[in-house]
Amino acid sequence: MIPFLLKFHERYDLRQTLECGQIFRFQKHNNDAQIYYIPLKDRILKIFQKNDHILEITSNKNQDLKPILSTFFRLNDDYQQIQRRISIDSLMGKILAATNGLHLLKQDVFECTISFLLSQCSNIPRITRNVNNLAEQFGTPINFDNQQFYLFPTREQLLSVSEQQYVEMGFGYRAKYIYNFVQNTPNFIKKAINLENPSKNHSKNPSENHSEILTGIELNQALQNIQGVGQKIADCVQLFGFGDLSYFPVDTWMRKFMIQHYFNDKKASIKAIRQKGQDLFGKWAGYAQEFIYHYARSYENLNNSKS
DNA sequence: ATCCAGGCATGCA
DNA sequence: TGCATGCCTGGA
Repeated sequence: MIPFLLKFHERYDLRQTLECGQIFRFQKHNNDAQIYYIPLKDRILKIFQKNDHILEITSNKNQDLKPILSTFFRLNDDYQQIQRRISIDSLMGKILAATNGLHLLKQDVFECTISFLLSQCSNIPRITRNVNNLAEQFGTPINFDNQQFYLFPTREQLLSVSEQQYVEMGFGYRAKYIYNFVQNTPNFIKKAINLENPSKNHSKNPSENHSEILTGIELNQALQNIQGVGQKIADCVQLFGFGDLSYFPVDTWMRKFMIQHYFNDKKASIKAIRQKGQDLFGKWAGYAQEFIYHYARSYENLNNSKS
């Protein structure tokens, strides 16, 4: 199979990109640190970091691979310009140097929403376990590269799953959020899913075509109308799922970092911190957030005894 | 053993 | 509007 080459003008660091916390479902190759597998929508990607600028990608399915990869890897982002804009002071310069090569990914909206619904009051290992359990129990198995993988379940595959089953999977009080989201998926989400999977859904349901494609504040409000989605999760889905780079999700890590470095008021509210992020970094606040988040977790001891 | 975690919904001032 | 509290589970 001929690998598909993705060439980046600036540096691309696959490991940082996948391990920075923006995405939960990826898998390291057993004995090659340069290779990762990612289940993406209807296929499995095998990604090899050939050098600082080239990714080699093979998949079990090559149909529409080019546009799918272009979207997922955000090939149209001007990384250099983004870095320049975010480099507002020496601290950010230091962070940009440390995270150079970390890129955002544009994830599947359905999977992204469920993943972040599961994220509240949890931690990355547990969230990863939860989403992998969902895939293994309800997703389509794919044999690829002599290994068994599982696609993230489609909405249709989850429709028959009960709230109790989610509870038994250890989702806790998040079970009802997932159940409700699957059963009552808002039209703007369905629309996003259909647009992202053009090969499916040839049969259009006319009743679902009234809704406009939401953007900006309207999209953020619509996301927060989903049970279990507040400001933070809405921002994550808007950034990672819908690809709106101007959003700046503030979780406890971001809060600690921002207060330490950019606030005199040590009790600054989430709302104020979120606003500050957008004021400082403008339309690329989302990239800034991810650089900071990864840096803060990896290199800075924010009064939290983790290494 | 408590305590709190990549928040949210609810109730109360 | 802003703040306190409970929520499932599980790891420290």
